[in-house]
Amino acid sequence: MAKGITPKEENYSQWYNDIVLKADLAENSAVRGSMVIKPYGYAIWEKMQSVLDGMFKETGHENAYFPLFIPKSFFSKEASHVEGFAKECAVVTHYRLKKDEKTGKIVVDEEAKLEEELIVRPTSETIIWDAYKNWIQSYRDLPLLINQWANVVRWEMRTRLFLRTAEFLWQEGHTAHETKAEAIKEAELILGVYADFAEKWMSMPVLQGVKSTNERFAGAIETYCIEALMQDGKALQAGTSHFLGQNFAKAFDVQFLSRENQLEYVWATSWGVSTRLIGALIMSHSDNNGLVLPPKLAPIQVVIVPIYRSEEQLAAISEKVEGIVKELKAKGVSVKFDNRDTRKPGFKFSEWELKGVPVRLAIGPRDLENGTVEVARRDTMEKENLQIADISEKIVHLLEKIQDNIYRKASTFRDDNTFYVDSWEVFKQKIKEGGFVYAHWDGTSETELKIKDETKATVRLIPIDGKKEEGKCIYSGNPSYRRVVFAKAY
RNA sequence: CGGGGUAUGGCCCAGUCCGGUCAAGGCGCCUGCUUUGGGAGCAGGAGAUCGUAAGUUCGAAUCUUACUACCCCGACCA
Repeated sequence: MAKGITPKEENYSQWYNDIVLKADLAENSAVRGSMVIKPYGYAIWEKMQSVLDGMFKETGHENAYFPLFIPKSFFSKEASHVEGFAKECAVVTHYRLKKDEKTGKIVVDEEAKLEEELIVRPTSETIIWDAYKNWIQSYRDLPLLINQWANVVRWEMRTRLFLRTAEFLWQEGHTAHETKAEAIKEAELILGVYADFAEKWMSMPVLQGVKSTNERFAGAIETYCIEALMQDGKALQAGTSHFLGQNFAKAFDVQFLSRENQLEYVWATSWGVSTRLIGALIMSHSDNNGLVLPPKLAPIQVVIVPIYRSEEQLAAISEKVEGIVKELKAKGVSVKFDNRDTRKPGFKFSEWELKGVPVRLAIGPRDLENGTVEVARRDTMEKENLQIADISEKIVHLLEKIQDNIYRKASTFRDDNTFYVDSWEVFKQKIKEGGFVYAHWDGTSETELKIKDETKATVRLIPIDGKKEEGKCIYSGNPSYRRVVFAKAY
C-alpha cells in the first residue's frame, strides 16, 4: 500500500483526492473552487489537447479565440440558455481599483462602474453567435467549423479537483450549417470523435447516447453525450455534443441566402470536453498504489531507475541506459532516466508508481553482468527480467499491451456493473449498489424527477443504437418502447 | 446555498475545555558520514508573529465577534 493514499474501499472520495494531490497533478488554490494544475497534471492535459486538436483538424475544424467577457445583454437573447446558466455566472461590474484614503486599503473604485456588466463566459455560444452573424451571408460561407481552447467559469457550489471547479479548461466547438441534417451529422460526428478518444487514448469505455430533456444543455434541441462508469459505480459525463437547431441563429439573427436565394436561419452545433477528463482518467484506472495512466496519455511512459553502490557502477549503468533511452526515443517513447542521487531506488519505485508511469525499468550491477533489465508494469504490478538486447521493441509492445489491458479491465468492470432491470425493487437496489441500470422509462420528465427524488439516479442517456423493445416504465408502469440507462452521476 | 467539521514551520499534528517558559513530536528540508535490487541509519542544523481582522485582558494559539479557505453530507452542475 502506498503511503498517504486512503484505500478506495475505505473512502472513495478521499482516495481520489489523495491521488490528485500525491501524484502532484493539482492542488487547491487560494481562490475557492479554483485549482492550480501542476506540471505533471498539465502535461496530461497537453497530451489530451494535442490528440483531440489533431482529431478536430482532421475533421475539418479550425481553431480561433473569442473573448472571456460577454456583455450581459448577449446572454439574455436565448431564453433557456440564460435560465440554465444564470445561477452560476461570475459578473464583472467595475474596471478599476483605488486606494482608500482612510484605511490605505485597495478598494473597488465605485466611479469606475461599467455601463454594461460583463459576464465571465460559462460557455461561449452567445459571444460566438454574435460574431458569426457578420461572418455568414451565403450558403457559400457554410459550413463554419470552429473550435476554441479556453477557460470558462461556472460558480459551482461544491467543487472537486478536476471533476468540478469554478474555473476549468476545455475546448468548445461551434459550428454553423446549411441544413438540419448536416448539423445533426456534425453533432454525431463529434460524439464519435469523443468516444474514439475516450476508448482508444484514455482506455476508457463509454456509452453513447442522447440526454433526456432534464439533462439537456440549456439552449439545445438535442444533447449527445458519452458516459463512463467510475470505479465507485457512479456515472461520469465525459463529453457532450449539442444539436442547437436554429435557436442561436434566431436569437442572434444569423441568416444566409440559400442556394434557392431564400433567406434562412443557419443550423448550429456546439460540443466540448474539459479537464474533467483527467478526473475520469484517474477514476477509471487508478488503484490503491496511486495513479494508473494509459501509455498513450502518460507524460512519461517509461522510467529507468539505476541501482548502484559506487560512482563507477552508476557510470557503467548510465552508459547502458543511454543506449536504451536513445532506442526508445527513436521509437517515439517518452522516457525518463531517474538518476537522482538524492533518492534511493525503493523511494523512486513508489514515487513513479504513485504517478502512474506505465513501465519501469530497473538496472543494477547484476543486470550489467547478465545483460538483463528488470521490467515492471504499473497496471498489473508484475515484474520480469528481460534480455537487454531487443528491449526497446519489447517495451513498445508492452506499452500497447498495457493500453489494451487497462481498457479491457475497465470494460469488464463496466459490464459486471451493468444491469437490465424490470422491477422497481431491484431497480432501487441496483442503483444503490452502483452501476449502469438499463430500464424502461415512459419518457416523461415528471417520472424522471420522481425517480431521482427516490433513488438519486437520473437518466444518463438514451442509447443511440438502442433496440426497440416493448416494456413498461419501471416507475409509472406506462408503456415504453426502449430501455434507457439510469445511474447515479457525478 | 443548507447541515456538520477543520485551520498551529513545506506536510501530519500535540497544546485550546481551565489564558501566564507552550509553541511539543513525527515526516520532509539543509550539512556530514555510512548506505543504495521496494519508501535507509546516525549526528548536527535551519525553519512558526498558531488562517485573517477586530475585541476582551496586565498578558491570547487558548476567550468573544466577524471574515476567509478547505474537508464531509445534501440541493445544483461538465
